[in-house]
Parts: sequence; C-alpha cells; structure tokens
Amino acid sequence: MTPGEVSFILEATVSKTFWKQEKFAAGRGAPMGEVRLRDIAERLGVSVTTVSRALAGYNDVAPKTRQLVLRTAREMGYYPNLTARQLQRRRTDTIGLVVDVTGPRFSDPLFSELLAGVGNRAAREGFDLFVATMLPDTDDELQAYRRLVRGRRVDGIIVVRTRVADRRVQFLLEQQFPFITFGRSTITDHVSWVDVDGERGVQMVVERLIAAGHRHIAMLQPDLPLMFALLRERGYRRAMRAHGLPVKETWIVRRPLTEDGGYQGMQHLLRLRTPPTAVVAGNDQMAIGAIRALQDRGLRAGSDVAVVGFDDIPLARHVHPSLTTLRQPIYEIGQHLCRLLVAVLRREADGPRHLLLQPELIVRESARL
Amino acid sequence: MTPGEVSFILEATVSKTFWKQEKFAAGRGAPMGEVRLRDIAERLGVSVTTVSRALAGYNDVAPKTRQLVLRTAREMGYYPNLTARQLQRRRTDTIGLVVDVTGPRFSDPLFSELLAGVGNRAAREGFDLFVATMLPDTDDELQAYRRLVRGRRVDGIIVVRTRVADRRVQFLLEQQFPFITFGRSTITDHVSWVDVDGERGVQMVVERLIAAGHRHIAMLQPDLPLMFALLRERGYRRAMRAHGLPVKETWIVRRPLTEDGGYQGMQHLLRLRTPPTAVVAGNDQMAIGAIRALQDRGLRAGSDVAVVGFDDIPLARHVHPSLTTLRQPIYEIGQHLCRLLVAVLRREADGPRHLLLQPELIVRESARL
DNA sequence: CTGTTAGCGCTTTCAT
DNA sequence: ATGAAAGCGCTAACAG
Repeated sequence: MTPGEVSFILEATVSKTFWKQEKFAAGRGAPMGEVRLRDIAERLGVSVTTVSRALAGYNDVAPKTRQLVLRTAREMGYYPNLTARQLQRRRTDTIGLVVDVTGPRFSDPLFSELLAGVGNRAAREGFDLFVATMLPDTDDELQAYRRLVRGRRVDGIIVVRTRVADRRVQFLLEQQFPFITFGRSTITDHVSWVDVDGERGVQMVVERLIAAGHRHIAMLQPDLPLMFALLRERGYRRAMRAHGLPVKETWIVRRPLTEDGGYQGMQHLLRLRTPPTAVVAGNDQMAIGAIRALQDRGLRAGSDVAVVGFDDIPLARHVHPSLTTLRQPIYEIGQHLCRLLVAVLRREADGPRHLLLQPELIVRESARL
Repeated sequence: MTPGEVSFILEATVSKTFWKQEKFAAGRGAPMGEVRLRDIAERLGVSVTTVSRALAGYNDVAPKTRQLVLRTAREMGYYPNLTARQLQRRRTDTIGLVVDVTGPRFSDPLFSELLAGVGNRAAREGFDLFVATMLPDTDDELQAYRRLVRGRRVDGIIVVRTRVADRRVQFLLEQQFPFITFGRSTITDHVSWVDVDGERGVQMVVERLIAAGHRHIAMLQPDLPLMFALLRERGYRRAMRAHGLPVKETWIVRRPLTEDGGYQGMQHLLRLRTPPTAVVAGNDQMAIGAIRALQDRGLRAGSDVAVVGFDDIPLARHVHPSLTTLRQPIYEIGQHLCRLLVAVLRREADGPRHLLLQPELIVRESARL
C-alpha cells in the first residue's frame, strides 16, 4: 500500500574499524577439515571396516578396539560424510516439503507454523527436512517434485494443499513414492493424509448462523480447485438443505484466497439484489478483506453482516472487529504429518493412515454465535 | 487466549466410498523406478562414460550418439541420482538455513517472507534449500550447524539472526565454511553479511520524535544479546546525545521479543516516576504489546504516547491504532543473502561482501511524525 | 570420438 | 574379532 520509496543501497566493504572488533579466542577448535574413516583406520593400523563397525556400535568389535576407535575419532574430529552414507544406505533420512511461495509479499502465517511442527518432529525422529520453494503459477511445480523423487533427494514427501485433481498426488502414486498429504484428495486409497474436517465445521457454523436468524448466507470461496473448498461447500449446502433454505448460486463467490480477494468478493455480494446477511470465508485473510469491504460501505461486520473466517491466524484476534473463525491446529498438524509419514517410511504402518481433526469454533466479534 | 477445547480426533481408515472416487488415467506415466546410467549404456551397447558425457552436454560425443542417448534416456525415464552425483562432485548445490522455531505458536511473519526470498533465488541459481529447525533453547543449536557443515550436507549456510558473540559465526569461521549472515556480528572480517541499518534508522526516528517535542524517549529492547539491538541502541543514544538529552537507563527495558514482552515492558515504563512519552520497540510484536498496555491504562498510542515498531509485518497496518514502523524489505534481503552466498560459492566474489540497506519509515497512527 | 580405469566415503557380506 | 572385497551411481583423467 505504501508507495515503494526506493531504499538506499550501499554495497561495499565496510572498513574494519567501523565498529568494535571483538576478538574470539582463535581457540584450538581445530579446522580438521576432512577426516575420513580411512584416516582413522590408518592412524590405528586397523581396517576401515573395523572403524565403521566400532562407530556404528556393532557388538562384533573388541571392547578395547572400540574404545580406541571412539577416542581417536573424537580426537581427530571425525564426522561422517552424510552424502556417502546416503548413497550406500540408499536412503536419505530426509523428508521433503514443497511450498508454493506466493511472490514477494508472501507470508502465510500458517506456513511457518506448519514448518515448525514438521521440522521439530522430524528432528525428533532423526529426519532432516528439505524445503523446495517455487512460485505456484510457474508450471515447473511437478519439476520440483520430480527432482525430489527421481533424484532421490528425500525418502518421503509432505504435500501441503491438496487440489481436486491433484497432479502431485497422481505423480507420487505413479512413482509409488511414500508421501502424505495435508488435506484429502480425490484419491483416497493408498494415500495417507491428515485433514481438518471443514465439511463438518462449516456445516456447524452455518447451522449456528441459521439458528441466529440468518437466512441469506453466502460463501467466499477460493478461485482455485482446492480440495478443502469443495468439502466445505458440501457442508454449507447440507446445512442449508437441512433447514429448507435455498442456495442461490450467486451467493457462492470465487476469488483469490487473499485479503483483496475477500474484499472484491464482498463488494460483489453487496451489489446483489438480495445481499447476504452472513458470509463464510475461505480463510481469515479473505474474511478480513470482507470486513473491510463492509466498512467501506458503512456497514459493520458482526452487527450488520456476520463474517466467519477459517484458520485462526494470529491476526484474527487483532483486527476490528475481531474475527470469528474456525481454528486449525496447524502446528499439531505438522507434527502429525511428520509422524505418520515417518511411520510409513519405517514400515511401521500396515497401510495408509488417515487422521481427521475437528476444527474449533472461535467466536469473536465478527459473528456472534 | 481461548481455552483449549480438546478437539475430537478420529484416526482411522475412511471407507473407500466415503467420497467421490475420481479415476485418474492410470496413464502410461510408467513407474520406471530405478534407471541408471548403466542401464542406458547397456541398452545402447556403449559405455557409461559416453552416456554420462552425452547427457552432460559435452562436445566430445558424436552428434548421432548424443541424440541416441538423449532419446533413450528420455524413453527410459532416466533421472540422475543426485546423491551419487553429490558424492562424486564433492558438492551438494544446496544452501542451508537453520531456523529456531519458537515453540508451538511460532509464526514469525518475517520468516516466511525470508524463506520465500531465499528459496526463489536459490531455485533460480540452481541451488536447493535445506532447512533445519530447532527449538532455540535446546543447546544443540551448534549440533545442527555441525551436521550441515561436517556432514557436508550443504555447500554454504545462511545465518539469520546474529547475536553479539555469535557462536555460530565463530564455528563457521573456524571450519572455514562458506556462509553469510543476516545482520552483522562482532566479527566483520571474512564474513559476508546483509543488514538493515537499524542504527541510522533508530537515530532518525528518535530525532523526529525529538523534533515532535518528545523528551522522554524509551526503548523496548529484546532480552537477548542480539546484534541488531546493540546497534539500534547506539543510534538511540547518539540521537539523544546530539540533542543534549539525558538517557535514563531505566528507559531501556529488556524483554522477550514478543507481544507479551512488549506489554510487560510498557507496563514497567508506565510505573516509572517519569514515564516516557515515546517508545521505540524492538519489533512490531513488541510495539503491539505496548499499545495494548497503554490501552489497558486508558491511554492511547499516538496521542498520549508515541509508539514506533520495527519490521512492518503485515499485521502492522491492521492493528488499532495502526503502527508507525521501520520497514525491512525482508523478501529482498532473502534474495540478496542467497545471491551473495552463491557468488561466494562460485568464487565470483573476491572477498567477503557487505550490503547495508536503509530501513524505510512508515508513518501511521501510533506515532505521528 | 569412445572406453578403461579410478575413485568420491561409506556400509556390508563373506571369509578367516 | 577383524579384514578383504564389492559395491551404491556418478564423474573425470587419461589413453587410445
């Protein structure tokens, strides 16, 4: 919004005395660049095999030898070359995550929380995390997956925002590559997933809106074929039908899943002959946009039009009026995704695993329920 | 804030007919699990070397042979095993990023934007991104770095929030491992960095506060020895001194870099005998906490007490009153970090590179300047 | 132009 | 209890 004032850039080597120079003990934390098993073996006059086994903790090494190897390895600062190990073991102990970063001002609050959940759990399970970013519009999305899968850079993949006919899911199935999705997809067999029950969540919200007297209830849906949108719409229709209320197709508006999208969508709804008195948005950003559109028309969310979001991002309780929303426990979802995928990788899982979490309705000011 | 209602969890295999089953063309996108150079070579009756060179685009392969190899490779669905290639080439073409995810409700808006910048640039430069997460309190922080460096999992590292005597920087220097930092550190030689000139930024802000009539100006600083805090404090002191204003040490309050920290810190300041009329916070979250503390005392940020944040997170323009803040162009910073690091890795850089960006003052309601 | 040879650093039979 | 040998899949120096 702020006109982008060009910031002054200085690219140069700053003088050494520009600011206080603190000396670190150049310490004898030796450099010891490149210690291989072989180096230890040669030093000790044993074979590489023995060193390898001693370090791996096999029991067919003489205690005395093991001690010696262990000590020497520490002394020499040995650290295994993970790449070599991966090649030999034919696995990477790494989990892949492809995230479509939406341009410069991307900062999906859900994402960092998901990453935290996945990452922490992965570390706990002894797995590394590999993150590939890509602009979602660029069609080399599959390219990124191909790289991870075919290049054997990871052992398993987490797919994050499932779409209705998800090529990524299709690809991974074809490749018979281990993966788990956040969100269901149109294929459910042989696919592990974690999801939040948006269908039921929205159904419940709509029912509570109806109970509160609302009859004209609209949906601000994403303009992409996202799986969660499809399911939530089903919940919406079911609730309306259950109460004998007609669903006017013009009440279902599809816009980008952004604040601006919500703004546009709400504007559109307000221009209808019979504008809705309540709106369920695809996510909190859209809901916030909708609130803003109402304000610009002199209306107030909560009293004039009820607005419900989805996700409960940190911002939700800060906007005015604060946002009534369906909360998704993203951090926990991240942990579950990782946990279940690891179970599959370790073959602890007999078949695909499914985990359906219920969203929690957080009632605030934008919709009194 | 909301009492954590236990969400209902269902972990089970959902029936296959639970929802519409869409058939994907089982397509002949064959599985072709494991095609090696050798497989192509054998099929064609040439040597592995020839195949490798043809694929790599060397010019010492007969055009006819090259064509044949290329076609066969495509037919057989060949994709190089990246691990093997890494081992042989002795490089990974991967950049590492260690992020300290602060617990469950972590969602640093800056982080996702930084990641987007780094990731997109990395992809453009032909590099992969490796992300390690860890809880910051756990002292195995260095462990994570050691793994990346000594395990040779990455070629270079981006260190993100420099501290005053940064062990990570020290470690990487000792290891003579290529890296770049976001934020300066107490060592500047041989270290490449990108930073935002918080010293000058804060100095300017304080001067404008003084020009607006403020005399009692406080700082809400982080309670950790972060490098940026040290530098900004210097800017603050300089501005005060330049105008002959005393700096009361009680005006510099150190609290966690969170909304709550800002809240606590502001409360503390309000209890002083001479409370400040203006506050410069360590980041936007702290500033928001400060605003809240003011509200709880019946005061209003902007009119009663001026509050200035730092970063310009998306939330900043949404809070009430909206936040006056110093904007950091995080996405661009991510790109620069990646760009400069890659230059170092490619040895295009003669020495360490430094890039100092000026923050942009965004004036909103919380401090009229 | 192409093939032979020699690894990258590690793990893992299989003998001894 | 230890070592020799055989790779994991790829690249690259060196002959021819």
